[in-house]
Amino acid sequence: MAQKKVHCDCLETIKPVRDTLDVINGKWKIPIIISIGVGNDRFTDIQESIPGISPKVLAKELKDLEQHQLLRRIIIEEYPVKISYQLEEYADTLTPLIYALKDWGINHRKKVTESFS
Amino acid sequence: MAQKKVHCDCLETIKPVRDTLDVINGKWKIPIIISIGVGNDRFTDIQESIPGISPKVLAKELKDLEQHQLLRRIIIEEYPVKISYQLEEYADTLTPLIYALKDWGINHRKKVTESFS
DNA sequence: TATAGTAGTTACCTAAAGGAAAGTGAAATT
DNA sequence: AATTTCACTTTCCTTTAGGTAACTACTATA
Repeated sequence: MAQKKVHCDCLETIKPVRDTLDVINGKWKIPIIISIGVGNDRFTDIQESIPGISPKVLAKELKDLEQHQLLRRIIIEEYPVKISYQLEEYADTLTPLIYALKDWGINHRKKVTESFS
Repeated sequence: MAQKKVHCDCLETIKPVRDTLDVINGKWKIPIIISIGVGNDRFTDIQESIPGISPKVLAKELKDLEQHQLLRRIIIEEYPVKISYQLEEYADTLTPLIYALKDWGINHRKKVTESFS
């Protein structure tokens, strides 16, 4: 009695989703992980593999990803000194998510182009 | 000859991923879809089911999602008039992505809390 | 008559994201 | 000696996201 109809609870799903979104937010983090994942390990190569990214943004995102323990910045003590970016093993846990993002994007583009035919 | 070593190509993955990110960007769109998906169909119920969302942001995101054909705003001609938000069938295609986001978030929280024990 | 609920809108503001362009310092190359 | 490469940094600026608070028009309820 005095029973109010309330909203359905979905926090068990929303909370972890938001935790994920907090880590991979923005346009650039997942693309950077993909680029390093296929073998780009130098700053300039990563930059050239991602259309539209500026060095400022790339530097900032690389720092964020390092702090989240998704990649490592490695200084190679040769002459001249080189910098190599490598994914941490933990970044592999993102693989299912990356495929889900990719698959949905492929399907979505199909849908959008079909609606113009 | 004159062959320069170039970056590895990963555009086939990055492009669709960015298409997806363009649709589901921000903190709120996926949580809103989850909330409606579990049965919240009224503005106020959706708002109360998502901690921290303001009516302004909710109204704006609902319009965006309607434009992307992920949900529908339905006017129920009773007295008083009611508004119901319903997911389009197309929103079901987001399910694997939502599970990927949820699972990674759960695992990530486990990792973060473990590192403090 | 007063209060509460529904579905928002409006105005104002801050912070973060991101783009453009140039610069930097060290080393290598021509 | 001049240019190029690498890995950024710096400055300046605009856009977008999002937060806060108040307000609206309508209806229902006490």
